Amino acid sequence: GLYTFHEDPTKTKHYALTMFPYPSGNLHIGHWYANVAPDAHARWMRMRGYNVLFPMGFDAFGLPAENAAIKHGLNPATWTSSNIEHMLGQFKRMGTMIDWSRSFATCDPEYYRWNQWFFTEFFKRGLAYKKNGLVNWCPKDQTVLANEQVVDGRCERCGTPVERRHLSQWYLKITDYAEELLDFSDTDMPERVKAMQTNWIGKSVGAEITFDTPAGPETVFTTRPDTLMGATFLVLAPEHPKVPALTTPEQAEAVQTYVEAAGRKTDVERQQDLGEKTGVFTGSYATHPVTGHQLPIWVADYVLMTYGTGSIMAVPAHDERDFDFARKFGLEIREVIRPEGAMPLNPETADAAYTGEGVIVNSGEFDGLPGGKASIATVIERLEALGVAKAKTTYRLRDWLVSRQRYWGTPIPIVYCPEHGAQPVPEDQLPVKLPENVEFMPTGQSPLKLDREWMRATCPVCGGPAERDTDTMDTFVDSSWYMYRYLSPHDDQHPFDPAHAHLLPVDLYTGGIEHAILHLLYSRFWTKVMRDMGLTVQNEPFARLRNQGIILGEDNEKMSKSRGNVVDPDDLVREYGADTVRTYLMFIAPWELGGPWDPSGINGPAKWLSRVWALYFDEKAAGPEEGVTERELRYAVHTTLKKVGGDFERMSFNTIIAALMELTNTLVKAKRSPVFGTPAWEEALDIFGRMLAPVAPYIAEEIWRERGGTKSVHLQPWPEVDEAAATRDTVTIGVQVNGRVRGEVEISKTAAAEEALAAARAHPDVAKFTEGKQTVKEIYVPGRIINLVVK
RNA sequence: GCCGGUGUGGCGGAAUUGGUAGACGCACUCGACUCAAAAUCGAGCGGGAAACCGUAGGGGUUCGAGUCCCCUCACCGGCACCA
Repeated sequence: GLYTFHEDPTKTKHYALTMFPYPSGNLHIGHWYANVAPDAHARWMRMRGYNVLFPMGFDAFGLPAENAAIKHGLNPATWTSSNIEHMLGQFKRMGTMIDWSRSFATCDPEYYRWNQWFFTEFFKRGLAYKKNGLVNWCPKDQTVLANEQVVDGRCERCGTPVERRHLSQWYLKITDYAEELLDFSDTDMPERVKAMQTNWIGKSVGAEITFDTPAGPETVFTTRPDTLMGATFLVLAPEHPKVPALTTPEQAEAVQTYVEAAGRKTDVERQQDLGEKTGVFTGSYATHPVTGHQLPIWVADYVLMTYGTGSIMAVPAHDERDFDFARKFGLEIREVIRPEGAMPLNPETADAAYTGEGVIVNSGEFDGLPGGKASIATVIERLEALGVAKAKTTYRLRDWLVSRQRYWGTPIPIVYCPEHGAQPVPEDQLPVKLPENVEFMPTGQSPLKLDREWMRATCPVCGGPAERDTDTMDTFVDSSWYMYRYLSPHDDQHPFDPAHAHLLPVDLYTGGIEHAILHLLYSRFWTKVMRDMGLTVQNEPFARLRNQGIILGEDNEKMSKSRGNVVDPDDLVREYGADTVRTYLMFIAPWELGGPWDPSGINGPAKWLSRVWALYFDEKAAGPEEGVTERELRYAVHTTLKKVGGDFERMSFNTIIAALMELTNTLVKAKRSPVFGTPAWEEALDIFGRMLAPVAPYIAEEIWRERGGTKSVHLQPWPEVDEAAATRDTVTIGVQVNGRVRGEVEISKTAAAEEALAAARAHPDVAKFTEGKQTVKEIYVPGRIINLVVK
């Protein structure tokens, strides 16, 4: 049928995908904006002869379903499926070419079974592991969160300040792929997405240096090993495990008080206190590995347990934070990098750290080397020879915390045997189905714990009694590989059928920028693991990614019910029809930009489409007789065709609509010209009708049928540009005098320089400015410009 | 602070490779049609009386700059005590 994808070896495949929605119950105008332009693009690709796979599904697990279900006293499954049903109807009114035969919801056991399968495979490969550690905890949603889900210290979903807790949780080892995730050479993504991911991964190149302490050797990470001789104290994060052992009895009370206070702070409070340094002396000293000097060891919350080793060597002369700390607590400041030609630093009067490059001083054998990046490699090499340092690259990226203490998600397919510990559920026992009748009020405990019957399992190793893991997976697991599932959505042998692997990767992926880090980073990671498992040969899931902008309310604010600025697409469709809404959304702004909704602006596309209809089916309108010639008409049609094709290629949808409007203006004139009714006129109507099809599919189809077309306009080939018709023999070019436009001349496109310049000089408006002046230079760029330089 | 992006009429925006800035539309003005209005159709619409001036501001390269280079400013987004 029209909207169903079938393998076709005679055609080139094109896999186009728009991020699937959460089944909230309603498609809002933002969904339309996100889906309509990619749909037009996919339709255009199909008309060009590509075999286009354009599927859609629902990202159905997650907290909102659970919270809404609690609020309305429904089961999340019931709530979700009725929402999906309603949204399907809305999607269909939108007029997309989505192949619904491949649709699925991620809460289908037939789908999440493969989440579980992947999890057990990750587990077997050491890429899924359970660890006790400091985690982000949302006290409102009563669950742990991944680092990526904490925004400004708050829960990404509900905005509650996140707390820190020590809990045993499951992680996926995304850090194994940190370096590879920095390489974007196999994917075409917007700069800002690449920049955001790169920042998030946070690579730092430097060295690890080990100091002896009374509690054993302590390794610190630094990006400035060239400042090692300037280290005058060490600082440990309050949560650092060595803190108790390093605290002397005299300091015990002060340290304990400080550490406890730091532990109580949420990230939000910590950020509010930013700037004012706090800390406390442990009473112990570390030994400088080169000089043997005794360096006091402090505890301070400006050092983070979650980065590097949780401890630092403080170089107050060359690090602003260390400088502030040293000033406040009267610690030694020792200069080891000096700006070129500067006097030695006076530690008493210095008012800031010098973080720039310069020359190394007061550092024995390193004296005279350039400071900063220039000599880091040399410094590390020599320190390695001395046995005190080791080159080290650190990433800010943490492993992905995937377990959640909520109900509406994929059960983690692990059982715990008293004898054999954590064991993956064997493949033939998957899926581990989510039990249906569970009290799932958020209590901080996993709701699945309440179903004792469900928890009962057997150990796959010994067959003895075992207990199921009661956590569910982060929903970002679902979306990390769903693009593969569309290839064979009901396959019960594999996550996807390898026979269809040639459809990969997704050629064009579109969606919101809000997923720049979370979903996109996770799915890139997942693809790399799948590649290493031999499931795909691709390095990247998406060959090309584009982000649409956001449609704001009329008041230039984010649309929300509480602001009362929400635009309802269903209302618009009732008033104007889907094609008008589609074309307006494409026309309103560059698609990647978005912007505020202009309620009067929709009049433009509405009028345009009725003019288009009139063009085909109204009587020849009254009005002045026009003189559009056949040559001019064909020129307009074929140049527009060329432009529209190019604009689809670069996804410039607003200029596609503009070009079609412009051509409509010409066609309206042509209808009142002698060219009306000629073969050129009929050709124009035919080509225009096909160009309309991707952007306004309903009207284009009606026009096609009314004109007696067979099958569907959407199955017609995209017209070929007649290059000869799209070219002009003569061209109107501007004539400049000293770079200012003074007139224009119509000349042959290939006119020789003498001819062109003669025509230019003869132009009366030009002559006014050249008269009595000496010609210095004459520029003629055929087809573009003439510039006469005089003085 | 670091990283990325964006600055063009009253508004949304166009100018794809350095070559006639303001396409296309909204709003507005005038005209036709109408008793009238709406709809529709036609015309106009950066500023200035003009010379000229105009793409955030200043400099530069060039015959020629919205476009390239340097500096500055503003706004948006991301990260941020990351050693």
